[in-house]
Amino acid sequence: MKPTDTKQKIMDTAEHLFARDGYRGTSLRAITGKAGVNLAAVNYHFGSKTSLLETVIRRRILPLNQIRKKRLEQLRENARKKKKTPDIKDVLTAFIEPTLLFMESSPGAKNFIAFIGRSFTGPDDTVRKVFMRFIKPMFYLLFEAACDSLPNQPQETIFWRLHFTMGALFHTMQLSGNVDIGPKNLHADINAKSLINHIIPYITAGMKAR
Amino acid sequence: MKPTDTKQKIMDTAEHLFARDGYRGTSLRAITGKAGVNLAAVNYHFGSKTSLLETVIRRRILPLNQIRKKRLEQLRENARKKKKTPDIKDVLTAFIEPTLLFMESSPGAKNFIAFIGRSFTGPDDTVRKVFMRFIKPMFYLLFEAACDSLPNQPQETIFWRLHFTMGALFHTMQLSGNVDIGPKNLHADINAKSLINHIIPYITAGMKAR
DNA sequence: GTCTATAGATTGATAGAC
DNA sequence: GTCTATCAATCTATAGAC
Repeated sequence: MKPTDTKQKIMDTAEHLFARDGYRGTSLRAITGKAGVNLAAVNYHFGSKTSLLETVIRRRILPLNQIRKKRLEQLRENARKKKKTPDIKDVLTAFIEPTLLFMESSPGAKNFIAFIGRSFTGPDDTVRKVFMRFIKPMFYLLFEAACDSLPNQPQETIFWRLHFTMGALFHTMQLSGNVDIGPKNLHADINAKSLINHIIPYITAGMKAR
Repeated sequence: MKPTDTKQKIMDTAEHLFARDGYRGTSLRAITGKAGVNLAAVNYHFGSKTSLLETVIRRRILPLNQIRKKRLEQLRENARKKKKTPDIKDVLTAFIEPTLLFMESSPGAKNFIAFIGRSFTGPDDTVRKVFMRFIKPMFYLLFEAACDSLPNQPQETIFWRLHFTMGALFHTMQLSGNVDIGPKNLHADINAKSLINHIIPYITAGMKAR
C-alpha cells in the first residue's frame, strides 16, 4: 500500500465517521479500524486528532468557498454593469446552489456536507472553531450582497433573516450523507436538485417578507 | 442540605452544562463539581447519566408541549367555529411563541431551550432519541394544522417548508441560554419578544411562497 | 443520604523494534 | 512507514464505611 493510500483512507473514513457520530463520538481506533490501517498511522501522518480534523475540513472547504466566492462576485459584477441591484433570489442561489450541488460531486463530499450542517450548530468548540474560521468570511460576502439586493430593509433585519436562512440550510445539509441520520427515512429522495428547488422559494420569500 | 436540594442542584447544573458542552462533552464529575455535590450522588438519585438526561428533558418539555398543544387545538377549534381555515401565521405563532417565550420563564429554561436547539441537529443518538420521542407528536400536530391552513399546497411542499422552519427555529434557539455560544456576541439583545418579531414574518412568508 | 476509594473500560498519544 | 505494546488520563458506575 502506498503511503498516500493510507493517508487518503484515513481522511475518507474520518470524514464519514465524523459526519455520522460527531468528532467527539469518533475515536481514532474506530477510524483506523474501519480504514484497515494501524492506529499509530494517524499520529504519524497527521500529528494529532485535531490536526486530522482540520485537514479533513480544509480539503473540501477551500474549493467550495472558491466557487461560492466566484459566483457571488460574478453576480455583483453583472448587476453593476446593468446598473441594477442584484436580485435577492440570485444572491441566495449563488451561495446555496454550489453548497448543495457539491454533495453530489463525490460520495465523500456528501458526508462532508452533512458534517458541516451538524457541526455548525454543535456544542463542540474544537469543530466549530475550525469551521467558523473558514465560513465566516463567506457569510460576510453573502451579507454584503444581500444588503445590496434589499436596500430598503434595515441591516439588522437582513442579518436576522440570513441567520434563519443558515438555520434552514444547515438543518437541510445534515440530511445528506450516506449516513443513517434520524428522520432521513421520511425523505425518500434526497438529491441536490430537489433540495434546491424546495429551499430557494422558501428562503427567497422569507428574505423579502413584508 | 435537604435531599431535594441535591437532586435539584444536579438537574439544574446538568441542564446548564449539557446546553454549553453537549451531553457527551459533560462528565458527571463536571456536573457534581460545579453543583458542589458528591460524584456518587448522581447515580444514587438518578441511576445513570442517561437517566439524568431523560429527567432533565422531561421536566421541561412536558409542560411546554402541553401549552403548544393547547394553543394549536384552540386555534383549530376557533377556525372550525367560524368555518374558516386557520391563518398559517397564527398556526406558526401558536407553535413558536410558547417555545421562545418559555425561555424567559426561568434562567434554567433558557439553557434548556438552547439545549433543544443544539440537540435536535446533533450527532448524539442518545440525546436525539430522547428529544425525538417528545417532539415528534408535536410536529405532526403542527403539520396537520399547516395543511389545513394551506389547502392549495401539496403536502410534500408543506413538509419541506416546515422542515426549513424547524431549522431556522432550532438555529435560533441555540442562541439563547446564559452560555457563551459562538456568534452570540453579534446579537446584542437576545430576548424572546425580539426573536419572535423577527422570525414570524420570515417563516410565514416562506410557508406561503409562490 | 453522603462520602471515599476504586473497579473496569476507553481514550489520545508515544516509544521503540523492524 | 508500519507495527506492537503501553502510558497516562479520563470516563461511568459501584461497593462499602459512616
